[in-house]
Amino acid sequence: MSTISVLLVDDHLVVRSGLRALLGTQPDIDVVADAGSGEEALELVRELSPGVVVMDLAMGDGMDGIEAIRRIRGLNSRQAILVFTTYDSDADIVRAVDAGAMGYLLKDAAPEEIFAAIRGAVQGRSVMSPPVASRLFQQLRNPDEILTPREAELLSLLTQGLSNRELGQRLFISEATVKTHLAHIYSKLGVETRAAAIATAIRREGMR
Amino acid sequence: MSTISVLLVDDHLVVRSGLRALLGTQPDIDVVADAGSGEEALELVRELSPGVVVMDLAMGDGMDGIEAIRRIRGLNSRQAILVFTTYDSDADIVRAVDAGAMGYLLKDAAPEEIFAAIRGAVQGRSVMSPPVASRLFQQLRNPDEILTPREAELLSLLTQGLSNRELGQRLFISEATVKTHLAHIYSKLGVETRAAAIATAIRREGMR
DNA sequence: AGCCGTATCAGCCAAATGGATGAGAGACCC
DNA sequence: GGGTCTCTCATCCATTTGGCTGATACGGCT
Repeated sequence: MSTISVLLVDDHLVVRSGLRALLGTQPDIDVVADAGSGEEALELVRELSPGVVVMDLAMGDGMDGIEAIRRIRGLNSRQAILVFTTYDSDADIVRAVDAGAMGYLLKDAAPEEIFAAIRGAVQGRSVMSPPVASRLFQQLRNPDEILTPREAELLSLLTQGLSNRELGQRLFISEATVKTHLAHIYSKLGVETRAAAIATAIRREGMR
Repeated sequence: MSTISVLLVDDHLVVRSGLRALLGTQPDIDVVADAGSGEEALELVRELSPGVVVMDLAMGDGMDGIEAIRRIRGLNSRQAILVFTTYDSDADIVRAVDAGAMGYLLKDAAPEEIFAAIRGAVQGRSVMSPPVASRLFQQLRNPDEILTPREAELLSLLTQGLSNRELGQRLFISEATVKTHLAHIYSKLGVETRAAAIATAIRREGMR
């Protein structure tokens, strides 16, 4: 079995060195480099062309994880990209998979799970932590509850605390239209007030 | 110089092993154990009586970091407790300091900063990351903007998406009183609508 | 005793929000 | 061509929320 070369991307030094220590115990896995930002990651992928990229989504400043995934895919090299992050946010999962991630692991995954994911990724198998998988599954099962692009846009502005009038101005639509969208959003989210919508939106969008 | 014994507490294995690797480079710092939960941490403090406890606030299930700090202090042993966490949430900082933390570091702190904080902690000096310090400072400078206990309670329920009526029922007060409290909260937070209050509250409470 | 902060409540009025319903335009699919 | 989805807008009406003013009560501090 040939060894798998891995690039680690995370803005936290401790996480990088922790992963390094963890992966170091596996003879078939070789961490060839680590990066603290998306820009650096891109550079290193070009240079070293590692087999697997393990990447956090939350990155301090600059390019975020999703964007980094997209760019790496754009290089049309053959890296398998594994998301390794703290939160199982609905939106992040979809966006990451969409951007071209091969797997999605949570940081509290067991070491064996992480090893398996890396080995699976190079073979084209996609692995995700159980909570992540169940969320994805739910998305597919309930297509009625998926927000349209316009609704998602509105919801995102809503969580900034804007009023209907402001939403309308920001999106160049009438207040009437804003209200229509909001009504749809509420019913899809299963709430009845804007306050509850904001609360569930922010929480679903990935912090817990 | 005698060596400093350290206990690491974090629910993420990678973070623990990362810190271990990092601290292992310092001859005067000795990581004697690590724990993945508050319960475990308490046990180990009793058993090993380490000089410094480095602790994450976010802990999966069970006891959270704040609670763990309080309990460790309750043992009236002499551990210096350092908070080591991802977010610089206003509320968390205050609560942690209040519970008896000696310092507050962010996970993207430079290694030297972490070393210095540990060394300082055993000598009774309290160290915090610059962003944390500035937030604390701001709290002290603007006592007008600190919510009263009742207001904080209300705000917390507000972020669940409750209406004024529901808030009143939940807190056994009239809707009129709810409105009074809300008006005060808005002015203290510098917002004008409940939506904005929820948005800033949830974000300030520690996710970014 | 007097002052201040906190918590409680009331009433009034303007503005924002939510619910129901209907409807037109463009895109896409079969 | 017909059906479905999405986005757009409108009207009407009930409810909720926000702004204002003022009031009582309790506790702590000086």
